[in-house]
Amino acid sequence: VPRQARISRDAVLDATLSLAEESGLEAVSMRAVASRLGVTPMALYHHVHDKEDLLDALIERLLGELPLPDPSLPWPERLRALAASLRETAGRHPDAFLMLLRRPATTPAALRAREAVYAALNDAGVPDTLVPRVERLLSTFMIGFAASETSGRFAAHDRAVLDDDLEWAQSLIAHALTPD
Amino acid sequence: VPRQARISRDAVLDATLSLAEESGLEAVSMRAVASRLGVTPMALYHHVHDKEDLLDALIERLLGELPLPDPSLPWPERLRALAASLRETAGRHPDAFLMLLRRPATTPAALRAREAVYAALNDAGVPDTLVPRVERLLSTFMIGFAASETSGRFAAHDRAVLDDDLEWAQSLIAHALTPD
DNA sequence: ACCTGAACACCGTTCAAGT
DNA sequence: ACCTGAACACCGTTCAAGT
Repeated sequence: VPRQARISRDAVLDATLSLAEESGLEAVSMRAVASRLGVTPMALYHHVHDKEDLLDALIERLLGELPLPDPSLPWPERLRALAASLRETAGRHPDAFLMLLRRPATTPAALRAREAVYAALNDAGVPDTLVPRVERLLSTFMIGFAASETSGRFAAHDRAVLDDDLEWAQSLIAHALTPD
Repeated sequence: VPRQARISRDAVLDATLSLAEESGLEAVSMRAVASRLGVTPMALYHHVHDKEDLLDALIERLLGELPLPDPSLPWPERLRALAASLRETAGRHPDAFLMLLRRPATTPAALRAREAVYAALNDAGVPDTLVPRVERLLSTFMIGFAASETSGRFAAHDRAVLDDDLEWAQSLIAHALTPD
């Protein structure tokens, strides 16, 4: 029987996530993650292809843990809840969140989040052929906003101003999506 | 008289920009920039505080070179031209463009671009008190879209689809901004 | 199959020294 | 004032070796 592995891909990702949350993404090095696991840096390469693979997996996990809204809520509230989730996640992991823009929105975790938006747009009565387009535009704005807020672009603005910005935008969006 | 400096801050930025354009931002190291200038890495520290300062200056320069639309154009066309400029700049410098989200939108170059949007929104008849808010939302969307396209998030989508996405969004925006 | 030790080719940055 | 050489404390990654 093969001896028990001391670490696993999941353990590597757990260590990476907690290190990133405590000390920021810049503190995430192969060597730092390994030392947190009490293992040699080279041991990681049995569970992760390289550092880029590690960071990709980190983002996928982050997106997979994004809290999705209760499907029984009215669709405008579901969109609001999604935006709030994104802001919260971005706040905990600013640098990793920014990297969301670098990964194709075709991964399982991205699909999962997208389906929630699709469902809301469906309930709003958006024509089927338009749903993917509206989802792309909506998620682009939501991600861009959360990233601007937590990465520093909106550093000069109070939280209250940004709350109002988003509230204003969301009302406009809800209005635009509501069939007359 | 002090001997002529061999390099200058501008020369450092020029070298950084061309290196980033040719080989990507990941190829930009203090040592690589220095070697492109035929100088020792330590020489750069007389013109740049550290690497972060160098990258900040790079982004500032990129944004400062963003082509602004002819003020005599109708405002909807000016907004369209701005979006096109952003997409083009993002395409030439995907990684640096992403870092735009990390810098406060209060630098001279950011102000310059913002004023162009303010002018368009003014001409659209947006109330003065609402102009900064609408600008923040609009630029967030435009930057987010350009970044998604050039950094990989929209890698699965054809350019034509993205063109249509943006055109659709711009029509919606122009309509929303036009007083009834 | 999984982990290690040693090594390689890089980094950013400091410091004291030269001119 | 500006540039250099040497050094320090890091990186990611490969390879051959151990169990």
